[in-house]
Amino acid sequence: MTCTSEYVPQLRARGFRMTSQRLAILHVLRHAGTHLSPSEIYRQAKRDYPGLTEPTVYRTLELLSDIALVRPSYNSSGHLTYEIAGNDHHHIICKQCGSEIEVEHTLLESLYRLLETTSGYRSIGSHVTFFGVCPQCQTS
Amino acid sequence: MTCTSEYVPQLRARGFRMTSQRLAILHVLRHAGTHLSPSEIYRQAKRDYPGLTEPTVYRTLELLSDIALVRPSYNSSGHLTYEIAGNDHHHIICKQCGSEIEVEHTLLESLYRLLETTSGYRSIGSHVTFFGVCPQCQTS
DNA sequence: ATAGTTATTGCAAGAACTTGCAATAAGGAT
DNA sequence: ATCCTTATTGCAAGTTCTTGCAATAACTAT
Repeated sequence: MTCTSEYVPQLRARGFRMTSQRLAILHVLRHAGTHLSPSEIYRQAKRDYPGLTEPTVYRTLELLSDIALVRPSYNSSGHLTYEIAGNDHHHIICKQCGSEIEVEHTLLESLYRLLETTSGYRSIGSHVTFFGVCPQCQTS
Repeated sequence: MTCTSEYVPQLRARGFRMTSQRLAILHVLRHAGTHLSPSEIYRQAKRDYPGLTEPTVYRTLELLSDIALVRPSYNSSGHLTYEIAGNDHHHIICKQCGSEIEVEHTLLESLYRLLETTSGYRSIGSHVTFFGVCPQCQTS
């Protein structure tokens, strides 16, 4: 649990507080290493902090997304999932089997610059999930 | 309602059937010209076909997405919305005011080719929604 | 340490979305 | 036209997600 204390200043700096609930949720995401659904996060974090409730999980995930400590993305059936924000990357998910791989952000950088100049919009840096068919599923 | 009959063969070709419910839903999307939430689609299509139920709307939208007659996308609060599939494009939505603009697919084509060669995944052609800050919101 | 401020939470109710299953009706065959 | 097959629907119940509000507890200042 000590490793999640590094997030305290990131919350404080924006006027937010660290709570046991938020620690439990961050701890789960920190050790997951993959995308988790809100209900799965709830189930696991409840082991650390049994008083945890579902609304708190949803509100916490939304807050942590806003300040970019966690990254939201959508799975192939359109549901929101979350992962801890580490190195900047995107995802490709297989439409058929659901397997996913990461895409370096550098591959998208020139596109983002292009979008900003052509659209007038700024700070287009959001995480994107692409859907395709993985090599294994292509051969069947 | 006559203009939506053009979709009949697209359904038939894949073994699906055209029904009054699907016609009503397609009719709504056809005349909307923008993204609509499932509940809004339900509300409007019910005027054409009062017997319509919500589960049918959700199931129909999923089917129509699968066969690419409608295009799903996410609004800034993460909810699924739908629009009729016309010219191939993507979206940028303002995180602050919610205003959206379209992005030509040609801008993304080289990226998609790059992704396919580097990842081994195929038919990465899915619709993508980017989030940024629009020009108006930047000046406030 | 203690008290004060207010972000955060839990609760409860509601809205949005999903699922299983029996009844219905679209489209093909006779 | 009528029957047959089965895709599709409605119903009802369940799950997931959201929201308002009063109670709690994290942080600040004294």
